[in-house]
Amino acid sequence: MKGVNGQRSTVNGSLLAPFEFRIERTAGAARAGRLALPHGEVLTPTFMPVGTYGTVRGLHPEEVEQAGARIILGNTYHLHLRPGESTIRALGGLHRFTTWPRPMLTDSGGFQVFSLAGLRSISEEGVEFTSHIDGSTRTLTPESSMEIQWALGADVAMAFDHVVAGQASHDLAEEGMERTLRWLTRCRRRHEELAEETQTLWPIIQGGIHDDLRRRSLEGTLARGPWTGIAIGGLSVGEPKPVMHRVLESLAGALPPDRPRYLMGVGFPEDLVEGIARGVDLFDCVAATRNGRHGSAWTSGGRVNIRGADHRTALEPLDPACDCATCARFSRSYLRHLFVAEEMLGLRLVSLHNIRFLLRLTEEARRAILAGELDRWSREWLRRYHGGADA
RNA sequence: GGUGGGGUGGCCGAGUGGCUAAUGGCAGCAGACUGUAAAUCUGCCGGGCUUCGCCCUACGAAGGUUCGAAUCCUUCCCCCACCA
Repeated sequence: MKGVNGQRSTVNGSLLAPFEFRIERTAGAARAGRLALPHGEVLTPTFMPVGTYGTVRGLHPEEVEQAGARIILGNTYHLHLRPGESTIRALGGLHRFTTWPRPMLTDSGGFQVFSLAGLRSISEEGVEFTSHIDGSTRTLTPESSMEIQWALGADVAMAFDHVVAGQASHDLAEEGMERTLRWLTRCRRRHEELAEETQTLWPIIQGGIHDDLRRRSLEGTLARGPWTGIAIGGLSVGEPKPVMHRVLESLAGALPPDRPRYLMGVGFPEDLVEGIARGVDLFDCVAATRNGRHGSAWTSGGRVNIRGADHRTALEPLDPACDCATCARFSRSYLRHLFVAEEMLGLRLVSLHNIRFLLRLTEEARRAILAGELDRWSREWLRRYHGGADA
């Protein structure tokens, strides 16, 4: 290691070298591991809350940490628009700026190629966005995405990829997949020029729902390696769940077994259970906080809409089995009241609960893997979840 | 007591002869949300039913004009403003 930021990752007492991933035990395709990053160690499998603008919406960093999060996301495109990476770099980088002391990962802006499809045009060089903030033209290329992410200073930078919709034809998915590979070459080159050993770059597998394309994407990606971790992108973007499971299964056997696997943008609780069983180590998803703000909570008995009239006088917590700060203290009736009255505390409390719910789920899954009981745990978990009142 | 204005679905409020079971908004109810343009969006919202449709009851009350009335006329009740 070199440089002032290059201290060994001793935050959690880890003796691993930065970016080292050690698998402690496997259970079928599933793995329990430890990932060492410059800002600390991450036990896997785990869920990474999304903090697009350098904040997990509505939550104080301490709350996010107390909920069990050990790594969170930031977003290249949105932080580039405001406050801008030069500002963040001048203020000491994303970690110091936000005060989040633990590992961070920045998404590359690739997802905005998909989610802001109406505001951008793609060329081989890169993507031209019309800013939704002021209408200005903003161009993102594989190179500029790397430059921005290096300026932001997260532990993990993501490759700039071309995401296509889940319904995309073979031709379209192939185009996005091949472009993602070509861009990966450019990402890697630029990242190597910039980054010291305080940041690693992870590639993203694309290919839509087409097994042959997924395989080619993986081969092309590995040929451009080595990598300290590999992401699977372009899932849960409109394709049926069984299709996502099939893609994961087809990749599980071909992915390097000793590298962390990150399933991007997933997901819902049942997706985490299914994903972990298929070898996924890392997840991220906005649903925990977005749905939380919208009053939709995950509980061990299924989904609950806290705005519902049936909670008007309910004394029980959101989820009696939950150990989050919300469930420890507040009744469903109070949470419902906060939503009806449009008090911001309600948005925060349910967001926090959802974050903790996913993290507790991954913690339980990890324990089950270590205990060699993942199958049983998964079955029971899904049965209880789908058997709930709102399932 | 006089003059003027007004009474519309839970509330506010459009609507002056057929296109009106009645615009909007609010409240209420339900649903959606997966690498965040989202504290957002969508649907329902007089009653009933066999609910892509049918049947009731409806615009203060009663009566009338008209093929047809929330809309026009008469009487009554109530509210508001001003004047006595």
